[in-house]
Amino acid sequence: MKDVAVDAGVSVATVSNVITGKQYVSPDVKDKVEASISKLGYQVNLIARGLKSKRTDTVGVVLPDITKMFFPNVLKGITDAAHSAQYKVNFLSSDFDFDTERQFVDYLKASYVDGIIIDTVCPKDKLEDWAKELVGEGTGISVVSLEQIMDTDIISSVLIDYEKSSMNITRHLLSLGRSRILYLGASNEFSHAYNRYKGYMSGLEEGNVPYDENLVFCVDFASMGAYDAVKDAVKRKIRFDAVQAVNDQTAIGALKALMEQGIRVPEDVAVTGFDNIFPSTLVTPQITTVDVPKYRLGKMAFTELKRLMDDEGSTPCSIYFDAPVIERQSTRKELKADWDLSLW
Amino acid sequence: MKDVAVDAGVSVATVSNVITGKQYVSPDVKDKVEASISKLGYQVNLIARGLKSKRTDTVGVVLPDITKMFFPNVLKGITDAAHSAQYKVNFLSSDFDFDTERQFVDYLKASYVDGIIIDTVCPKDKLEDWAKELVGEGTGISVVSLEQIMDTDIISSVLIDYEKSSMNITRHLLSLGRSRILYLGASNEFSHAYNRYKGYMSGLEEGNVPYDENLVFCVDFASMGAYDAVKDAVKRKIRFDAVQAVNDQTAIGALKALMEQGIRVPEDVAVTGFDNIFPSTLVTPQITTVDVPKYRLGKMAFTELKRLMDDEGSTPCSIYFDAPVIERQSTRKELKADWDLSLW
DNA sequence: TTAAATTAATTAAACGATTAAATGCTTTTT
DNA sequence: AAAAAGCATTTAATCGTTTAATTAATTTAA
Repeated sequence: MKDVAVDAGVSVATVSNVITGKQYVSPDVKDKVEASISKLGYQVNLIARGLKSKRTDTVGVVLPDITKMFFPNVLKGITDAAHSAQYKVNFLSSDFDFDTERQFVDYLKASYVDGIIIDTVCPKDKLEDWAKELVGEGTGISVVSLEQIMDTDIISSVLIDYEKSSMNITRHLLSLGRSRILYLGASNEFSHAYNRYKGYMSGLEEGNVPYDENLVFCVDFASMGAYDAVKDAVKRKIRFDAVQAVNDQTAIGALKALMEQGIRVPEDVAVTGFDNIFPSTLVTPQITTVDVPKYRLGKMAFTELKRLMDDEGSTPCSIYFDAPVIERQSTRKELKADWDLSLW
Repeated sequence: MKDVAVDAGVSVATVSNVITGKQYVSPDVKDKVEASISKLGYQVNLIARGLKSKRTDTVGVVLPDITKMFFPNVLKGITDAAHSAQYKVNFLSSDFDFDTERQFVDYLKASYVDGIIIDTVCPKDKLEDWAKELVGEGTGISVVSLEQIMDTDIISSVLIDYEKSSMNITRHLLSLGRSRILYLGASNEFSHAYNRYKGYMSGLEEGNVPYDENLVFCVDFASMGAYDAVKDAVKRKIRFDAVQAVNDQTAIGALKALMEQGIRVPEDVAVTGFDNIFPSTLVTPQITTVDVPKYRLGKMAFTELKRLMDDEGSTPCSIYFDAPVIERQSTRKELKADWDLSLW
């Protein structure tokens, strides 16, 4: 910048004003400066700018694992929205590890990002403490939580009603005459899992179907555990006519186990997932699931974060999206398969 | 840092030395400083550090589109390697748009990242110019190119031999007695596509199979174009007994088109893909493909970048990985299906 | 005509770290 | 005992911007 100033015969302050446009500069001086800038190929040093201005025009994004098909679309939503608002995105995967997540958040704060979007892997009983630590004392950094409520007073959330959608899945299965629904859940210490489990319970209750703890398995969010659990259930001759899985990945694991046992889907056992990731349409039969609007969640997360960042005193809020059940062949054989290639 | 210095009764330089460990500090002073740091909850300001030290311990990563299943695994490889070397990753999607890619690179340079890993979407005839611009004059920034050679003198590359692997696919089809192979390629202005196309040509030549331009379609790297192309070929009654697709996504598009026309795979038409993304195992029949080691490519890209960054004068090199053909049901009916859930 | 107000550019002080050079003690060497 | 060397810490300059305060020139108002 100093070189540009010398070349253009002005002060560095004037060069700065030309670049930021924060102060009026006469047209001829402006032209001279711009000529020098392109002549010397000058580029602003964002580090120096950030140090002085205390803004980085960057938001930090922490997601559990980008290799899980749910998250790339969320991230895309965030980055699209961010870039059209001239923001940069600093993205990190926590690898489903809470300590890693905390380290990343520390790093983001040390990097002075203007805001943070996080899909935390914090256990639900510690969510509020984590929320407070995350935002910090004083005015605090703006934060938006994805997929779960952390602390409604200090952090905005963008999510769907997991309990309701999960209950709708249970209802759907019950409406098809399936009443022995094997539930493949994840640990209830995580709110995502817990809310879906509650939905299953509510669905059973509404349908006056007795709860049978032998039908409830705690696996994780990955395929392998679901595969093992279903194999085990079959071996132990547990009777069931449906599998309600906590997400599409586990549903696919279940599907594989059933097929290997020669159990027909959906004739013998119906299978449902959750999230509507693309693979749920690729397997045969295609999997009935809940359509979670991943891209829109991401986009809204940024929009909301921007609102918080722009208005100093604005209060956080919770934004819910609709997530309808999509019926497919894994519960209704008569439906025909279709891949929506345009999404891909 | 000043507050910490005052609290501990030392100078800021001493605090800095405690934090960075670059100069010896006596144990008792060190203890005092560390006590003050945790008492005040002090965290280093990475922006200020970066400004002074001219290092950010951050690498920039530019990939075409994180929602395409190929890239999350690459990114994971990069971030895993980077994090274990105490580096941060600043990731961006170019959205397959060259202008966007350039803007991101400018941003990364302005942010003074220590190195860049890029999977460029630059057309192949402009690769060398882009390489020079990317690295810049003088000593220049360290750069590693993924999936293609840019300029062997100034940029290291981590990739596979696309031509060879593509040729191996063609050989595989020919060995199965298929000689009318429909080729679903992408625009040859991109090196990825061009090299695979060359492999197809070499394979035909080796097998003494005449080249028929009616069998070559230029689509893109997405599913929809492939779907349309195959439908069109069938409608025009073009005779073919195999489809060699430029990647797994296009192979899946082709598969859908064939199935809708009642054409049996592989009995009537064999289908092959490229990349071995997870969905290639989910469809029925599973797709024969080339196993590109995505995670390892990413990991090696970082390792190589680190080598370049650490040794000032080290010369760039090209690192090739092996990418064998994986035979599956879409070319060999007798193989049984299996989903490797552990990968997911 | 002079003072006041406006305008356009400059000066210089931050921002919060790092780091080479300087300082004031000890300890060692001669 | 004096000089040299070693050690632990401090001083102060610096990184490249932004920006409040200032200056100098010009215009407007009284």
